[in-house]
Amino acid sequence: MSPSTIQASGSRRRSTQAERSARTRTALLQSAARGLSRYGYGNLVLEQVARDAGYTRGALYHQFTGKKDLALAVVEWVDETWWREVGGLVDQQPGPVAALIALARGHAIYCRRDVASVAMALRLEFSGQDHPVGREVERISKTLVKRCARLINAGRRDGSIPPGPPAKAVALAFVGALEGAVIALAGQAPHDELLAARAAAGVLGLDSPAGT
Amino acid sequence: MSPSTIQASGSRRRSTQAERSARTRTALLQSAARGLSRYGYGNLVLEQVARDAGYTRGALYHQFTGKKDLALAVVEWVDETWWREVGGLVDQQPGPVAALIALARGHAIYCRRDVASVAMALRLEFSGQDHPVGREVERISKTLVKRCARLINAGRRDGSIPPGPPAKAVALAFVGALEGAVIALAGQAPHDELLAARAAAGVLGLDSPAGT
DNA sequence: GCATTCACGTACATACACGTCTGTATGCTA
DNA sequence: TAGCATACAGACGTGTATGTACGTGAATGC
Repeated sequence: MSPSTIQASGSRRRSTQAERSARTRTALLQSAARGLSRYGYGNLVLEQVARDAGYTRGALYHQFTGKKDLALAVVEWVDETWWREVGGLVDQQPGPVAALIALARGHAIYCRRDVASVAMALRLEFSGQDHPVGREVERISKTLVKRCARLINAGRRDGSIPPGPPAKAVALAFVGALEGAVIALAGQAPHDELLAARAAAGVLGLDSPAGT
Repeated sequence: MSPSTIQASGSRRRSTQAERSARTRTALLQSAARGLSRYGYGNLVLEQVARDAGYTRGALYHQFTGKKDLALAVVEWVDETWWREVGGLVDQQPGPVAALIALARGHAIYCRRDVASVAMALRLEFSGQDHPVGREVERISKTLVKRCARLINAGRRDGSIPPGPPAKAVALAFVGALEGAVIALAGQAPHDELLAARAAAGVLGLDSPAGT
């Protein structure tokens, strides 16, 4: 954060202070992500988050301004890693159908870690509320749904996806079914990947995918 | 509850006391069901539940022994109505595939009311916990999954469902995808029904259903 | 080398919600 | 109609979790 990350090139003196801070911050973030995924926002107890990370609430309140800020940071962090790990995979697919199926498979694999259901848990918890965390989650979710809707429209234009309900509704169901299936399977490799792909293909109105 | 439901056959004197009690009880149940679906168990505020039903916490604590008891009653009530409205529909289908698709469509329709996501919300909230409400929800969920697994096995035996991952995993994904899709669509009739059926068929490995 | 800043721990204040208790009005019974 | 039971409202006490203020030791800058 502060502009004190400057490090003289020749010196080997490690910036222990900054490193230390960064380590605790990521430890707290991971712990909070697990906690949010497991218990949701309201049930999340900050003392337990800190303990699980090996610190106390003092450290937490030093790194984050409060619970809200912590949750927002977690959401942002999860979103970032998701786009890096899954979104990238989607981009390098030849067509919209391949992209959507890759998204499903990638999401299943991404969710094998314990941070799986943080998005759906928070979205459910804040649905129809005005909490800033809920708004952020909603915003991220909308972005994903919109992207899926665009892919669906593209697939329909080139004939690879059959017609059906409005692309927006299909995209909503696509994301919902995908998340639901993956959460229900709770990282039961290797079936999670195939079943996620099946659910995704099904929502799109495609025939059962040949693979595996 | 009490054995005072006795009513002299000839007498027309309506048991207004019992009726009144029953009305408030169901009003509180409905309000609590909405609340649980919206906010989950931990975030559910009993005063708001009572207010939404037109009463105060006094009435609530008169009808139920506490929050836990209220939640259990809601879960039982939702489960009961679900089996009556959806489960019955499933039973009268000719084959396992028809039964599973009917289940999907029926669930979508059932969830058009605001009690949609009470099951998934509570399951998420209590996943990996030891709360009695969580145990009950888990038990109910397992029952449904087992039933789906049996239908899947039956369908595989008669060839109407292609092979794939273990029936148990498929059933888990089936229920999960179904719930996820329906919640995401949030009762957007009429597409919810079709898309639920599509997701269901997809998980089973069936080709896209012809209907609509 | 010393003052300062930073990372973190500890102790306190506050808020919120659950559960309990007591009060009151309305229906039931004799 | 008198007396009791029931349905419900309101007030109180308590536990718990958040946020804040303060204290400590180590690292950094002069």
